[in-house]
Amino acid sequence: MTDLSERQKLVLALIVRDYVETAEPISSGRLVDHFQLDFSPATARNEMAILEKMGYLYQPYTSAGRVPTKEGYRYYVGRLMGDDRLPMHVQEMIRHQFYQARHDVDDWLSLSASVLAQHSRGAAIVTPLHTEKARFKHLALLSTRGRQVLMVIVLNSGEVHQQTLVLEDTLTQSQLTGIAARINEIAVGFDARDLEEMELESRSPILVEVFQLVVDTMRNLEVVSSGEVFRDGFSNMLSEPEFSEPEKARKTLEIFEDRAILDDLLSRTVFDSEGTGVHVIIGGEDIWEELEDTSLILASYGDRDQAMGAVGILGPLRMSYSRGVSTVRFVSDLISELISESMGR
Amino acid sequence: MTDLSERQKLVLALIVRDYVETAEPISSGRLVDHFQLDFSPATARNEMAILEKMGYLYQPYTSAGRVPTKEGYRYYVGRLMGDDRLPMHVQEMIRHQFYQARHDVDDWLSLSASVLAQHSRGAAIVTPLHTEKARFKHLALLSTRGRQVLMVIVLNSGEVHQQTLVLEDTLTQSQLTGIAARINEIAVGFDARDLEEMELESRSPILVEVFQLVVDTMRNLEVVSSGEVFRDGFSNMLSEPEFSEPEKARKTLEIFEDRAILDDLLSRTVFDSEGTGVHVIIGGEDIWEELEDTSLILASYGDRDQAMGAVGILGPLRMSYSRGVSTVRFVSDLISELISESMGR
DNA sequence: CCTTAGCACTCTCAACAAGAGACTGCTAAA
DNA sequence: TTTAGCAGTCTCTTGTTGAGAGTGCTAAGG
Repeated sequence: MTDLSERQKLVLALIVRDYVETAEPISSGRLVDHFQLDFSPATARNEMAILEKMGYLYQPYTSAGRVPTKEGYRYYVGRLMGDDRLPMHVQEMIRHQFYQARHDVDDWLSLSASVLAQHSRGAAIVTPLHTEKARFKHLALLSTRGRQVLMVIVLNSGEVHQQTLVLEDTLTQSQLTGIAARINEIAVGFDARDLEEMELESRSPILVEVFQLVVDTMRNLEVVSSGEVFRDGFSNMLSEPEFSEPEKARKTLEIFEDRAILDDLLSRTVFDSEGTGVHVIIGGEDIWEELEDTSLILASYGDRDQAMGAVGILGPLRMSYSRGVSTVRFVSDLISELISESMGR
Repeated sequence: MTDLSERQKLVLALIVRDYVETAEPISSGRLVDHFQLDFSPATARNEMAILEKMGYLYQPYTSAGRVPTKEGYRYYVGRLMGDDRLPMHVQEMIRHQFYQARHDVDDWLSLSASVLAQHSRGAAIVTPLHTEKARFKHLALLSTRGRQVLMVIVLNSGEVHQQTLVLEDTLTQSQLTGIAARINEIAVGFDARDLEEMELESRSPILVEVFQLVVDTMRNLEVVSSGEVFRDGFSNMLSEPEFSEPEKARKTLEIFEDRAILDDLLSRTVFDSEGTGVHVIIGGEDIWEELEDTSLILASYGDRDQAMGAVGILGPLRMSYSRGVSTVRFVSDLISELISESMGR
C-alpha cells in the first residue's frame, strides 16, 4: 500500500482532532473553514474520498461528514500525533499533589488514579505493585490476639504482604520475635524456589510451620496478582455522547470492573514488552472483542528487575490520544521515580 | 392521618412488588388479573385513587397505570415488607465462598462486595474496618532499605496500619527492634489522647521521634477514614431501565465513586445509631439531594467497642428492597461473625 | 494534470398529523 | 360498598413532508 501524501496526512490529522472535540462527523466545508486551509472544500472532498477508500475514514451515511475509523485512529496515533509533554505548570501541579501525600506506595497509587482521571477525562486504572521474582527480605510476626498472629513479609522490591495466621498454640510476642529472627537469618535474599529446596533442621515444630507458611505465601505472590486495583473517574466517561446508549456504557463499565480481562490485557501488552513505553490499544486491536468500542492507554511503572505495576486510562475510541498519552507517560514516570527514590539511593 | 385499610395495604404492596419487577406503571386491570384478586378493577381503581391522594402512588400522566412514590416505598419497607431471610441454600453458598477465602479481613471485605453485588443485582459498597477509639497494641519497625523503615501499628481492634518512614540516620534492624520493644512497653493499651499526654524521658532522640510518629498516626486514625473502599457491580445497575438517561446514570455513578458523600452518609446513619440494624435510605430522605433517584441499604459490621465498618448496596428507587435487606443483613452478620471469631478465643 | 465551481442527488432530522391503544374517573345500577 | 359501562384523556407509533446539510460528479480553468 502506497503511503499517504502530506496533504492527506494533514486532512486525516485535522479530522481526528476536530472529531475528538466535537463528536460530530466532519464535513469538507467545516474542515477548510475551521482550519483555514488553502485548498477548497472540493479538494478536501477528493482527499477524503481517497482516505475513505483506504479505510481511514468512513461516513455514517451517504452524504454525512466523515468520521475516523479504528485504522484512522491508529495511523494518527502511530504517525501523525506529536508526542507532547504536559505543560510545565500542570506537571508542577501534579508533582505538588504527590509531595503533599504521605510517603506510602498505596497512597501514591490511589492518588495516581485520581490524577489520571482528572487530567485525561477518562476512567483511570492503576494496578498495585507486583513482583514476579519475589526475594525475601524480612519477616515480622506480631501477636494480635490469642493464637492469632499477623505475619508481615517484606520483599526486596519493597512490596509488603501481610496475612493473619492462627497458630496451634499461643505464643508470647518474644517467642514470635525469636522465630522471626531465626527465619530472617536463614531466608534473607532468597526467592520462593530457593526456599522451597532448602532443608530446615527442625529444632522446633512451630518454626517449621511458620517457615512453610512463608514459602507458601512467597510462591502465591508469584502466581496470583493480589491487592486491589485502584479505579477512578468512570463517571467522566458517561458524559461522553458515545455512551448515551446504555448498553454500550454497561459493556464498557463491565470491562472497567472486571479484573480478569484487565490482567490478560496487561500481561499481553505492557508487561510483555521491554522498556517503559506507553501502549495505546485502540478498539481492542481485533483481539479483544469486548473492547471494540473502547481505547486504552497503558504504561508500566516501577522497575522490571524489582516490582512493577501498570497505570492507564480507558475511554471511547474518540478520545484525546495526545492528552492521554502525555498524562499516562508523565504519571507513570513520576511514580517510578518516587518509588525508586523511596527505595534506594 | 388515618391509617390504611388492609385492602389498601395489599394494593400498595402488590403494586410495589409488581412495579419492581416490570418497571412499568401498574394498571388496575393488570393488578387484579395478575394477582387474581377477589375484587374488580373498578374497586382497585378506587383504592388506587385514595392511595394517590395520600401520596403513596402517582401517575406518570393522566390515565397511565400507577407507580409508587418515595413515600410509597417507605411505607412498604417500613410496614408491609416481610423480613425474609435468604434461602438456606444461598446462605450455604455464600458461607462456602468465605470459608474458601484466605483468613484475611481485606480479602473478606473484597469478597463481600462481590457477593453483595451478585445477589442484590445492585452496586455494592464496603468500607474498611475502622476504629474511633484506637488503642495501641503493638508496634513493629522493619528496615526495608537504607533509611527507609516500615512502621506497622497493630490496634486492640485487630486493625493494622502501616506506613513508610524515612529516618534521619540509618539504623540496623536490631536497633529498630529495640526501639519498638521500648515503645511497646510504654504504650500498650493506651489511646491517642493518653499517649499525647505522656511524658517520655528522652534517652535517645530517635526513640522520641518514632514515638511522636506513633502518636500522630494514632490521632490521624481517629479523624481520617483511611483505606480504600471496596466497590463492585455498578455495571449491574446500568442494565436497569431507569438509567437509560445517561445523565441520571452519571450522577449515580458519581455518588458511587465519591468518598466524601459516602462518609457523610454513613456517619449520619449506621454509625450514628445503636445496634446493628439495616438502614434503608430511600431517595436521600430529603436530606441528600444528590440521592434523589437512588436508594441505599446499609448495615454496619464489626463491634461497636472495637472497630467497625459498613456494607451496603446502592440501586434505583425501584429496587427489590426485600432481597436487598436480607442480603445486606446476612453479609454484615457473616463478616461480623468471621471477624470476632478470628479475633477472640 | 491538479484544482475548483456548480449542481443534482441522497439522506437525516424535526415537526406535524392521525389513529390505535391503554386506563382512568365518573355515573348509575346491583 | 361494589361493579359494569362508557366517555374522555393521554401516550405511542406510524407516516408524511420540508428543510438542511453534505456529498459525488462533471466540466471548466489554471
